[in-house]
Amino acid sequence: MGENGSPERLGGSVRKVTLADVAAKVGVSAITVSRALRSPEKVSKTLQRKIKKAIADLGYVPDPAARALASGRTNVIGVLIPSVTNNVFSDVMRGMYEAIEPTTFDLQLGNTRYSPLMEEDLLKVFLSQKPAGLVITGIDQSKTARTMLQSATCPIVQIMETGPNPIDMMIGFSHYDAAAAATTHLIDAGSRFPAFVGARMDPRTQRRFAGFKDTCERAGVFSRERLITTPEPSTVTLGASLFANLISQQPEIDAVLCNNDDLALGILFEAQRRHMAIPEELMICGFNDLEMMAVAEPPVTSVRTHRHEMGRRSIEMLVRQIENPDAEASKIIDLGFDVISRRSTARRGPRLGS
Amino acid sequence: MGENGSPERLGGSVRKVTLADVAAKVGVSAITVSRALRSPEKVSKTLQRKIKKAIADLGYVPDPAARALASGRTNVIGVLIPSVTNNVFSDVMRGMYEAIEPTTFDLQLGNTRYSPLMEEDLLKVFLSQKPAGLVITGIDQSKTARTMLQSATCPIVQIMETGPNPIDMMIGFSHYDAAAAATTHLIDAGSRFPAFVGARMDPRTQRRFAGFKDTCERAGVFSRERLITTPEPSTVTLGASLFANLISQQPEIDAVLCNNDDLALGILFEAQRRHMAIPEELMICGFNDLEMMAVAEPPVTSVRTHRHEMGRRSIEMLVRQIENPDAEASKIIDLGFDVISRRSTARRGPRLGS
DNA sequence: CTGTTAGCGCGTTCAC
DNA sequence: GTGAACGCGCTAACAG
Repeated sequence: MGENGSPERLGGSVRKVTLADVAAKVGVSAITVSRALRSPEKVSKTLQRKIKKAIADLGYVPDPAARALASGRTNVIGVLIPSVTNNVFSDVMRGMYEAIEPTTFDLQLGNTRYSPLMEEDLLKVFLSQKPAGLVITGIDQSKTARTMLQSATCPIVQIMETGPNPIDMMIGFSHYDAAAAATTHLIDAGSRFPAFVGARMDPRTQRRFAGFKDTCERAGVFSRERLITTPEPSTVTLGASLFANLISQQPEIDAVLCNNDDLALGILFEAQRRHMAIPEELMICGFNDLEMMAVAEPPVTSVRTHRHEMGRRSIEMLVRQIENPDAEASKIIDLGFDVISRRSTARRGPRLGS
Repeated sequence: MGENGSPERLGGSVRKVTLADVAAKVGVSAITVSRALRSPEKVSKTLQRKIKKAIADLGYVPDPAARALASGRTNVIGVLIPSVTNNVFSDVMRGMYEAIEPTTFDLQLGNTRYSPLMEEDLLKVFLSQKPAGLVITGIDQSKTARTMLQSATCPIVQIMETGPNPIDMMIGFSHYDAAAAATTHLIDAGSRFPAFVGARMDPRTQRRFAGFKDTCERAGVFSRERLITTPEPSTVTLGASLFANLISQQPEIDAVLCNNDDLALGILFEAQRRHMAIPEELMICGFNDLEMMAVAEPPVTSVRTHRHEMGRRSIEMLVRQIENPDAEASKIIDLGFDVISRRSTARRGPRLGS
């Protein structure tokens, strides 16, 4: 091989291989190598080959910081999510990762912890990195955050929810309508004393509760006594204990709309512990339709939301805008929801299998 | 206010506020502002105040790319995780975010999808960003990846598992021992026909199976017929269907060690559907002890691993090394595990509460 | 299709 | 305690 086959080492630490090194080895200028990397169509086939080989031989990796500084752009798409450790967002993130993989963009996650202030701070950090695009959760950004977003130069998509004043693009569904539909389902199935179990009341939860409340009122079955919430985040355990509290105060309850499936599962377990017949004595409806709800025994009715698709398409929308800024695109996409009604499939007879 | 109070706009887009702008406003040189930001103790109190005010007035935000280029460092800690959407890693990540918050570092997540090749690629990307530190999952890096890591100049911590040849630091536990302990628990409780239910057999799962197998063999109760796996990732639904398959082939099974709690929960539901008495007819043992296992009805025995602590301490270890590179620190931390044995707390009598 | 020149915004290294 | 000069690695804008 040539005069300089592998990354040279000076005093034990590797000296960075730069564009100039590659250029020198091939006998061209740095900019040509740069072009071969970013717009190969502008470089002759022969050079492309030689450059590619030199890059491999030298083990050259572009420096993203230098690239960002020189060009004023990055290939990072920033994603602001209330809780990266929440099942609901797991599905969204899975969709995002799927969509980002075939592209040259990278995803960078930020954890806002449901705090508008943290969201603002993270936004500042993200914007300082000149992202290629931004995903942000919900429609309840602080005034400051909205201002920052509006003056950002990259495409932005708000996810999880639809609403009247998109910053740029938007993909989600109406939490109010979804809760209203679930409530209607419970009432149609015969509930006269429906309850709502929430946990931490973030803005989306509040809109769900509004959908529940209005629907109940219209049917003449609303009572504020049948609402229970706490400031804590949802867990299965919390669902069980909230329900235990609630049912001891309001024993007439015949149906529960839960703010999410974790709470619903906890209620299911607590009901089993109390030998309550489901759904005869108690109808349970979750929210999100996590994978496990279909196989729970007894199975749990839930509101299916299209989280995976939402994640995937949010990234696709961004990438399309980034690569083709002037193309007209639908700005607001409502993915809707489905109330998935389930009944037990358990055998009525004795045990099987031995 | 002065000659230049707010970010100037040129043609509708904000011109970036730089160090020089702040410096000009205060009447000092750029480097002084830089120092005021990074080592305030080297700048007089008066100047500090004036500079801070100017920064706020101008809305100056440092450019991380320029900073990285000039200094050769960043404040990013890179985290490579097989699946950011897996419950197990959610707890780890929660711990990491907790630990990173009081520091000046940022976390950047990479999703390796359990693929050593993707891990290699992401590692290359991460290293090109000159991270302040790296977290990487497990001890099964490819040879190339190990080489890259070994010649990295930042501290590195391997998580989830302990083993003989740490790249740098390590925090985790022995999956072999944990599975062996759980198996012993099942055998001591009377199992003569224990089964192992896995899903995708990643390296950690394989070591768990080895612990199960060796323990069973020592007790004379091993049979390869009582092992079931698939290439798919674990879900609750998958647990139910794998168990349905397994029990129809091997009806004598009296205990199941599951590779994780999702599978265990699916098995629990499937067993309920078949009206099998738990634990009399079937003992179920999960792995990880997710929050929901304690409240499941009947409750499920599981192996508790200290994932949250692992995440938190991995970051703490890194930060300590970064800020104090020569301090001696324990390189390998074994967090251990606990077999949490559970029995039903359901009331034996009739339904309560109405 | 390829090269030249200039500079992105900041930190390092020295000087004062 | 503060400043001047230089360069990090790359790309934009123009030239040929």
